[in-house]
Amino acid sequence: MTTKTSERQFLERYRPERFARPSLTVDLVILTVVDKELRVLLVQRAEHPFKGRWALPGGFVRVGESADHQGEDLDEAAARELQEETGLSNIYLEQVRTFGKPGRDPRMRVVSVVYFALVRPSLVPLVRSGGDAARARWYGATDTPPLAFDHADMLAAAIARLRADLDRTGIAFQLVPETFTVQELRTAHEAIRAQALDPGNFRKRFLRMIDDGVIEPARGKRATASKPAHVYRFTVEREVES
Amino acid sequence: MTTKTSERQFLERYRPERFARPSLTVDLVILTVVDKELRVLLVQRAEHPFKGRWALPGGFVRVGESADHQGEDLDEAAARELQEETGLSNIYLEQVRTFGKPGRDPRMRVVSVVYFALVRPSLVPLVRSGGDAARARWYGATDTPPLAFDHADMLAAAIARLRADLDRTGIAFQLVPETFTVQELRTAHEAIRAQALDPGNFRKRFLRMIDDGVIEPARGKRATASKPAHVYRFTVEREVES
DNA sequence: GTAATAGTGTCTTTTAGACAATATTTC
DNA sequence: GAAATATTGTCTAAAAGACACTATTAC
Repeated sequence: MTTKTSERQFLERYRPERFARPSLTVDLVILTVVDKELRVLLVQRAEHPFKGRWALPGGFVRVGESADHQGEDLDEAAARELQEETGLSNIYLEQVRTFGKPGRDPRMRVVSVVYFALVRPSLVPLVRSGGDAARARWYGATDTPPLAFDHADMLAAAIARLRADLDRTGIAFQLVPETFTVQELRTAHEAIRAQALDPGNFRKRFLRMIDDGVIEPARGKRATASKPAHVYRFTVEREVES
Repeated sequence: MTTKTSERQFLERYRPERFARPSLTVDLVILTVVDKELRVLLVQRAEHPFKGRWALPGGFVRVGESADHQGEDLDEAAARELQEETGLSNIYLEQVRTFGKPGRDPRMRVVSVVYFALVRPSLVPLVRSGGDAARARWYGATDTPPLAFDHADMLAAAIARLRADLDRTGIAFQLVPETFTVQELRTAHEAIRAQALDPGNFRKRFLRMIDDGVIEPARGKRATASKPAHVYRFTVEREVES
């Protein structure tokens, strides 16, 4: 540890423009619920380092060189990467946290802003593998192969955030179809919490959300193997990336 | 918007090393509770841009140029800046969110990782103004002068995070002395929520935390203007920056 | 009819909140 | 004793959870 004085000297000796700058990336934790399970989209790295390992999709933020053209926003970079990797647009994205431990990329200092994306199950079949990565695959979110870099930490942080938001926000609505049954929403909650919920008790919470104007009945029913269920719609306008 | 193809060409034409890189800073939302009010430490800018305006303390992350010496961690940069600006060390710090909108600094592309710090009221008198900034002052967290850059957004995000964590974590323990009375903890909650809480009802929650082993009685009492109160201690080890 | 799921109801426990009452200390 | 705060207690309402029961549809 340097002393206070030398630190201040350091600061005064260097002009801001002369501080070394890190590379900046966004990494995406793309989540969905399929077969009552929370799943994450991973890509297999085609290049060193960690060649052949599975990793979160991501890429460099486009940074402009001049004061007038500074490049794209972080949210924009996340949406663009998502589009490039999956072909999907208009998907719920939320910033999780930024990872910047020195040495996390052996080549150079790379700071990465992590986002999670919530993909409705109905869109999953439309996902097509893009980008440079050789392959893309959905894995159980808590059952992945070893991940490249510090991507396991990123995944854990994204899931923790999702769980923390679950009972506080309407985030689960991003993981069901536009119109959904009580069971479908319950299944999303169960997948996120990795825990079964009582159907009767969950329905009570559901009805309360109707009373609160969060959910409203929609037209039609959902055909099942037995008694068809009513479908509902999320009332509040969703915040989606444009 | 470019097409998918040209975006891919873009990616392939550029080696990672050749992407432009942003400047990287940390900005600190340093909070405390004084006189039953949540307060934030602001510094007055001595340089352009926004010369003379009040701003959050912060500074550049030290980034190494080589693969072997990549510089300091983000958490480390936040702790160092806090030490430089206030003289305090061993303070609770938590990453909030990263701000990187192009144009947020008119000089160049600057991406800033925001942390909040929680300073126990007992430490407030020890805070001394450091760094380059001419002056530092505590302001009511919701009653600040106009702030430089996008610092008002940062402050709002930090307060929102603090409020969201309040009932979910033991974060309020960072804003009371090491041993504290029921009232002191209640006052911290009231300041964060900007709302009065019933003393009797709060005590019930407090007793429940004792049952849960979160809080334990400590030796001594707190002298007041009337009946002295018992003091307690947070049981769980605190996570503090080293 | 049978299987399967939708949907309703009951009971208990926990928690939040409003609010009254009592206890203990300083001055 | 008066003021001030600590501390306890009561009552109500909202919510979570366990669990039994009824209704409706596909087959």
